Amino acid sequence: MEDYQDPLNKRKNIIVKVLQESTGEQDVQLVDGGEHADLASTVAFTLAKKQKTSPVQIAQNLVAIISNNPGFQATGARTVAKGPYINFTLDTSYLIESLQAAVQPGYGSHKKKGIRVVLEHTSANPNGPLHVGHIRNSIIGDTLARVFRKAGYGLEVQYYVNDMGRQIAIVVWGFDNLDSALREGEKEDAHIARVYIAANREIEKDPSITQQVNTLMQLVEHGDPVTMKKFRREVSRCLDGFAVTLKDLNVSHDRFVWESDFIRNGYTDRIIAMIKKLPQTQDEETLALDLKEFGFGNKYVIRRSDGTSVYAARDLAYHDWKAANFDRVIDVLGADHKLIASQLQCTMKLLGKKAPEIVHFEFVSLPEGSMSTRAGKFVSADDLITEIRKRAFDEVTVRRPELDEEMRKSIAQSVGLAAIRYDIIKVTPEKSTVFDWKEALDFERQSGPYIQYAHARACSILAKAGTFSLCYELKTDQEIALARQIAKFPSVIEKVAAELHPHVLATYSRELADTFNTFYHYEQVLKSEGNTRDRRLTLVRAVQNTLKESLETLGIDAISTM
RNA sequence: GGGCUUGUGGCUUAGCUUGGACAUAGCGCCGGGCUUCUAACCCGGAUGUCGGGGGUUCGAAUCCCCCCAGGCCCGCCA
Repeated sequence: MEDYQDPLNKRKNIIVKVLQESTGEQDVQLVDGGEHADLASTVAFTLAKKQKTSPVQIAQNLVAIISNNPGFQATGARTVAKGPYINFTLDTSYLIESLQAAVQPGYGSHKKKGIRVVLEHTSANPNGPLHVGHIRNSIIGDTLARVFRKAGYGLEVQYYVNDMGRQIAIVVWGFDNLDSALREGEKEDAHIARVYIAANREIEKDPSITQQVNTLMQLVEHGDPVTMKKFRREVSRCLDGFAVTLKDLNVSHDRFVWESDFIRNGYTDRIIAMIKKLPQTQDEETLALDLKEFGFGNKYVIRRSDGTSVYAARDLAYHDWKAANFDRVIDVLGADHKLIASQLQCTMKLLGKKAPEIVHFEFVSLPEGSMSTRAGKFVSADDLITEIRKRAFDEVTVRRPELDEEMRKSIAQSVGLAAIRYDIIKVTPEKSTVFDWKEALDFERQSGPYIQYAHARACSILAKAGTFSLCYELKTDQEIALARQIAKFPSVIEKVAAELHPHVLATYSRELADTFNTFYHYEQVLKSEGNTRDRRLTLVRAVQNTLKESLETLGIDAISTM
């Protein structure tokens, strides 16, 4: 895989170069040819204006010139003018090259880039279980992490633990003052939420409790050992609960970074000292930045009048540390963080430091409104996982009654995971969504299980085929269509890493499954003979491997039977 | 009030950064296909003022301006 170069891009680059040489234009407008061709150029329109000639005429002339270009001829592509469009049809050589790569383990992986990336995701406040809004963050983040590793980046995934917020102080107050014993069978994070919700109710009834909460916050800020121990204990218990959920979702972090550490290690004081030197800084009662000149209407407060730091200060310290140790810093954050995140980016730039790249995702709400941990209004990820596994098990039992229970459970677990992850990742992060049980529990149609099914189907064919000799040839339209889709995979990985749009991989994987399913219904594999059988089995091997790599990059198990 | 963002068939959704040839798919609806490699599947059909209005352009879902509607944000919270 080391020096593998995407065969499609290789040819595309040559065509672009030839077009540039032939036209003298830098922007040669190479677009997807759709049903007409593999690639097309609309440069004739642009030239028509400059040359005052008809674009149809120009296209014809250019086609003649390009056809005679030796570099172009070497690609094996053909070009014809269709009206004003210059169409390019590639020969199957690039598909053959792609197939040879596609049957190898690790297809789609790019060579090591020597760039170190730190990716932060999930980072939910530890005051209750992860709900379906949080896991949108986790799944976007984890999918991006998988894509970055595949795209050849060195990667560290971090969870930033907000362990000194008001919410945690409220939790600690609840444990000190309310009935807070762990109930039979209760998970730690659900336990924390129960106490947190109850404590909030008490505060509503008796606002004087707020004073006690404030005291707890001050104690922890000033490093009181007893209080700090309490905070850390409750936060840790909640994180233990998160760990179970995240494992069920096949989501992982390399490191948990605690917010309070940035107070203790002096990084917060250090960044505050640097901020003080900025011309935008106002050091009066509070320490704040006036970022009006950059379009921010409100002040960006760094330190309170009582001398304690606010969240923003610790966050800056954290990002300073990340910027110093990594080449790229990426955060996955909810859209509600857009303002403070851009203030942070702005401040980092003012300090002459690397600003983080941020992937914002919009909210997941419930049909009855937005979710709230404090009000106890949320669908927990654990409930979703439990329910979907149950549904998946019933489904597997209906379809595969001959399998033993252990096997059915194992398949159900993988299918459930696929349904959840795909349902969430398929939608562009910019779109807010409403959680819908019916859609989340859907195993058919545009779903993770649909893609798993295509993969299992390919595995089944290969298992029955026995040994065969690899044969890289393409004859029928169905074969070519499938090879084309397989060939796109490496560039999809690159595109997702470049644009930070993981849903593109979801769309691609589904289209690959679609194409394979169509192929499957039109072309016989096992019953064909000789050379035809070998070349189709080779294609099935390639699509199986590409589906496997796609699914695993989506964090979904590529199971071989279901 | 200001800022950010979304608006694509009945519902969900791709495409928008980088303008190009009949706007992508799924659900639902109508009609077909399992003694044939896994029917969690496939094939065909109906369904669209790409929120509305202007503009730029040979060409706009895509770029610009205005408006409408939804979401989010504007704290010495995190």
